[in-house]
Amino acid sequence: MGFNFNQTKTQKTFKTSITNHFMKETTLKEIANTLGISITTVSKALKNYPDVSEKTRQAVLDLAKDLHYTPNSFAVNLRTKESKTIGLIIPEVMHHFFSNVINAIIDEAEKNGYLVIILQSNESIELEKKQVELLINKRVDGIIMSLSNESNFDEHIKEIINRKIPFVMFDKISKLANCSKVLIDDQKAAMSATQHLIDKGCKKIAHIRGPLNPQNAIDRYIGYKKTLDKNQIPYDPTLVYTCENVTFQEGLDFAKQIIEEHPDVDGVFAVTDLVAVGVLSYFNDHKIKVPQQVAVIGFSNWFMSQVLTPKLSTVDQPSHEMGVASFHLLLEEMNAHKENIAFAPKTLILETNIIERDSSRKS
Amino acid sequence: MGFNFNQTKTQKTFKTSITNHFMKETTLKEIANTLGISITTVSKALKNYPDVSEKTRQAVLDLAKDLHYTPNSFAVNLRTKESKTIGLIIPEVMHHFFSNVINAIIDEAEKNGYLVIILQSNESIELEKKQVELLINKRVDGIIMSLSNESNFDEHIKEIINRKIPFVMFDKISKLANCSKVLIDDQKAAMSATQHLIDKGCKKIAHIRGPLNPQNAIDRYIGYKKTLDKNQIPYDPTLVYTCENVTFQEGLDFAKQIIEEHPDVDGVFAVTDLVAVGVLSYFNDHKIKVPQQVAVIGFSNWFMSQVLTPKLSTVDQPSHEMGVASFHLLLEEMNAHKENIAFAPKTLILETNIIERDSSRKS
DNA sequence: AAAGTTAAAATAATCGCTAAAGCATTGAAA
DNA sequence: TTTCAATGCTTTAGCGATTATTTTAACTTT
Repeated sequence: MGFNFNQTKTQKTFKTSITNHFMKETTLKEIANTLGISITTVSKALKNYPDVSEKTRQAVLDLAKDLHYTPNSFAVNLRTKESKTIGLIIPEVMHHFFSNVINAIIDEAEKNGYLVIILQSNESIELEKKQVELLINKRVDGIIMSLSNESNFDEHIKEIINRKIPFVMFDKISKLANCSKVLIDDQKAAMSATQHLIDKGCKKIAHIRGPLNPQNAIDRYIGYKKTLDKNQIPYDPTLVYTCENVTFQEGLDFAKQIIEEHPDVDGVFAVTDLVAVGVLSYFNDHKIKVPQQVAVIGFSNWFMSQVLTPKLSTVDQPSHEMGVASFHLLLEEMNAHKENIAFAPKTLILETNIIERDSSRKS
Repeated sequence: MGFNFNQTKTQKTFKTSITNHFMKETTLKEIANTLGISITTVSKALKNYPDVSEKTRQAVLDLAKDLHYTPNSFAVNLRTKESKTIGLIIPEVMHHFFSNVINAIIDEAEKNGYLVIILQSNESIELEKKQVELLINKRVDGIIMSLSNESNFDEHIKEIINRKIPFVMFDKISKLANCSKVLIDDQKAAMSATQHLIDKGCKKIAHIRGPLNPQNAIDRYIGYKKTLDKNQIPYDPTLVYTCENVTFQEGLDFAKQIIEEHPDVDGVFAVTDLVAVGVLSYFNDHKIKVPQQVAVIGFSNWFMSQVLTPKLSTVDQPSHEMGVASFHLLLEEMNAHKENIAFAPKTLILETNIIERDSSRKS
């Protein structure tokens, strides 16, 4: 009867091994059958459980190696309920700041055994909602995100938090969201940048700000305004120009507009380097001397800004550190989540500092 | 007895519902139990199978919506043996060319229901091998890849092909690999670039080439050399400078070296824009007139190259199209693979063309 | 020699979903 | 009335791994 039983099992095995296009993947079952032991023992042997004899363990290890056994991650995911994959949503991959962050997150994640799925919102809240949904359905272990210009503490963000999915926001965050955050003090940084121009002797400073919605554009604008106040420079709203898409072209266009509307402007603080580079480009082409006539300072310390003539002064925004910090906060939360330990969201504010280069070196 | 049986099942269900930190995810079982129908029916209702009555279907749909049901992708993956996820390995995210490609691939993949896991090799073959292994273990449905400078048709590439994992290489490919490829005709493009300089009157052209191993650096170099031949310009090996890391700094350094070693050089063809920008930067700082004294042409049409003064002439490399094409080739192969249909690898060669800007506008 | 330990392996229950095959019920064709 | 076939569900059998629980065999102890 024992024999009969065995035979039945063997038949089953054959029946199951459907021939298809997939390269026959080695499974625990195959190893078990070959060695005439149970699947459990094979599993345990591979994971160094103590209750497997040295002899059996070796046999399993050897055969597993021979057959290039790799655990089926789909099955492991299902059992363990985690996929060692995180999701990252950013406005756009091609932006220098974000590529830096991506770079950091991918590397840091990998070092810690995680893979990263990247999605872009293209600054659209609709797309962003879709991306969040995709990641939730995918059941990633955690999500790192920088908001699009259109988003705030909207439904999709609440959904992530409600579902208790480990979640970190960086750079473009929503103040209302109760989750971990990694950011810089944009107001303070903008104050330093504006003060820098004033210290260099600028008396009439224009500000090319970012869109009206995102928090960091607001904060930079406030920083600019506060610093004028502090230095008893009257605030003139016509000196503030608002970008819609924060592009090189907008920098170019606003530079033209600034010079036409305020020929006596002697300083420009742009919300980000790309825009500042547009400004520089216009000034270059129109023989407006930088920094002699107009000093310019950007924001975020893009690699390219030190390559231009004149080299652009800027605020150093630690993109790489932001990526690393974001991942580590997420990791902490994912670990707590797994152990079913309550996790109190943390906010990390990273330091920035002014990098003085030619575009503001007046003295 | 039937009753007894049912009771047993119910108990089982309770026993299984372990209370843990995970938000109680709705399952088919839960819906089935609530409605008093079988799991299969629920599954079928949700997938619009014809053999479910309209009444039942509605009930299921409604409840599923109420409970925010989302299929457990881990289970679906295990059953269907696919994860609707592809892997992308590139040398580095931060490179402008690659961010463009990534951008295209992510968007295109998403439109077709796929998510993208991105990994970087950092130009190291060791890392690249590790990344490939990670993706294979992850059991992605397909892999898109651009080789690191150190890699060729090495073991890890063979492994992908042997395992019959749908696979597309782009840009930095290995000629020996029998897989789909998306690339440009680097030799031809380099010939056009060199010819362009010659047409502009250059007689002594230096070439800053890429590393010795990657195919596209080799091809661009050959294109350069062939074009000299064709124009009866003697080839002088001391006019060829070899980058190790293809950086801005190398452009800067080689520009210096070129001027020192060959003061009469009147043209420079750089393997990529970033290097060309380094060259321009050095020339700018040392009052070497571009293009009057030396004309410069780059490669790949980086966005920044039109922002500099002088604006850089370059070869337009269709990065976005490469991304789109790569994904679609992969998709074709993945579909064939799924249907167990043989798939013959395809090679796509995309068009390039010269973009003349100030840095070579001699006449 | 009976009872108690321990070591090593096997069984079974899941994870959540899919899909082939089976089984009632009902209306229509013969 | 009997037989067929459609309709609407359920059963059953996995996918490949993990892990709690049992079983078996071997070895001590007294």
